[in-house]
Amino acid sequence: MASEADCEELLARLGEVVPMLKALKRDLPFTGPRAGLGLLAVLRRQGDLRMGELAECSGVDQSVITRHVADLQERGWAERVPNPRDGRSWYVRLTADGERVIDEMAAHARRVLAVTLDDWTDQDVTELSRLLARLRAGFDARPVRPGHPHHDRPGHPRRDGPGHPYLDGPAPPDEDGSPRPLRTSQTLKGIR
Amino acid sequence: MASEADCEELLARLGEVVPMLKALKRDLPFTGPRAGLGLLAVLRRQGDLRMGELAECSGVDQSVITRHVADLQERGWAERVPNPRDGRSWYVRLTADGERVIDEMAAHARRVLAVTLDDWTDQDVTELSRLLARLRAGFDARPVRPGHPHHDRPGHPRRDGPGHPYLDGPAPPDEDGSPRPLRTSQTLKGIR
DNA sequence: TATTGTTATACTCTATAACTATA
DNA sequence: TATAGTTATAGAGTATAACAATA
Repeated sequence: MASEADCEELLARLGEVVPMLKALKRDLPFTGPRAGLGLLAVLRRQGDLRMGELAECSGVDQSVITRHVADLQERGWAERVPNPRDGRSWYVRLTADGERVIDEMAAHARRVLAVTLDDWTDQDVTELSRLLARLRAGFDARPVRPGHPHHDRPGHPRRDGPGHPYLDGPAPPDEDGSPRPLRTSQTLKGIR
Repeated sequence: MASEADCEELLARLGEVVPMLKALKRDLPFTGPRAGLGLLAVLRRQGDLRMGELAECSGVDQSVITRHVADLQERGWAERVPNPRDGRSWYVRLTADGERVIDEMAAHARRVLAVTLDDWTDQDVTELSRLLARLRAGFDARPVRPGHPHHDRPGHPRRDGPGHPYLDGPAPPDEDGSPRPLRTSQTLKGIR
């Protein structure tokens, strides 16, 4: 158990991540809104996802995803394919152009990080990733506290039945090791 | 030098910090706007700071700080004391109430983190903090790239002269180990 | 009746530029 | 003339609630 000072220190350091990411995004070699770009990385990591799943992964409301995906569609970087098993839902899929864009984004980030991480060992880098992943996993598993009805819950309540995402497509993108969703109140409504 | 895959992995993990902080802030036992609350932590860490210094530390425009500080003032959590050495500038100082609030915020964060970090050793926690601090330091020291005129610059150009902040007050809050500012274009104007 | 996703709307946060007052 | 901070304004990003379509 970490001391109060250690916790505060960690919190301050975590807070500093935000302006770093902001600067990274700002300097991206693209124009237009930035907010939806993160979805590209999620889609490449996890494969095709439904709108609601994207919302969960990103920790934002579904209505926000609707806009971001519409934006990505307009740019030709993502497309929506109907879910043959459920006429209400869509799967979002990266286009070939979208793949190219996420590759460029990764390359750009790497150019910046390459300088920053110049004197890091591979072990340092993977250790930081590992600790952050562990932090996230622990955070998502934190219990509900009374008086705060909009909290996450542990467990994997997302897939509501057996079977594969659509037809005999790829396996559920939710195998372990992947980040757990940070549910919004909107999403929680469907769970409680 | 980390591999492309390692970079991408790290980037994804860093991205996950954002929704965690969002959830943490959202559940804070306070009402009203959240954005200015981060200043309280900065002020306790660094002592009294000028508006512009707060902007640099936070990586946002001065005009944003004006609003946040005004908000904190209205809540009675911060006050502005004139700088006797420069009639144009102000120092922002935590009030006793502000100290109490930041204590409560830290305690709240600790309650949440205590669960998350339950099975972490102290070494794990401090290691994560250390790596994040190192990342931030390296990031702030990254060189300017051509075609992107709005980048940070290394060095410590903030204190524009010898002497203490105001009168014979506390030492400059910028001794080493503290986070380097992420300058905005607005702030950069004053540097180039 | 419940759920997926959309739309209308409003709120939060932010940057830009024009402004003031001091230096 | 330059700088510290403010204000007016606009834009990005988000959440909430009401809604349509499907289960």
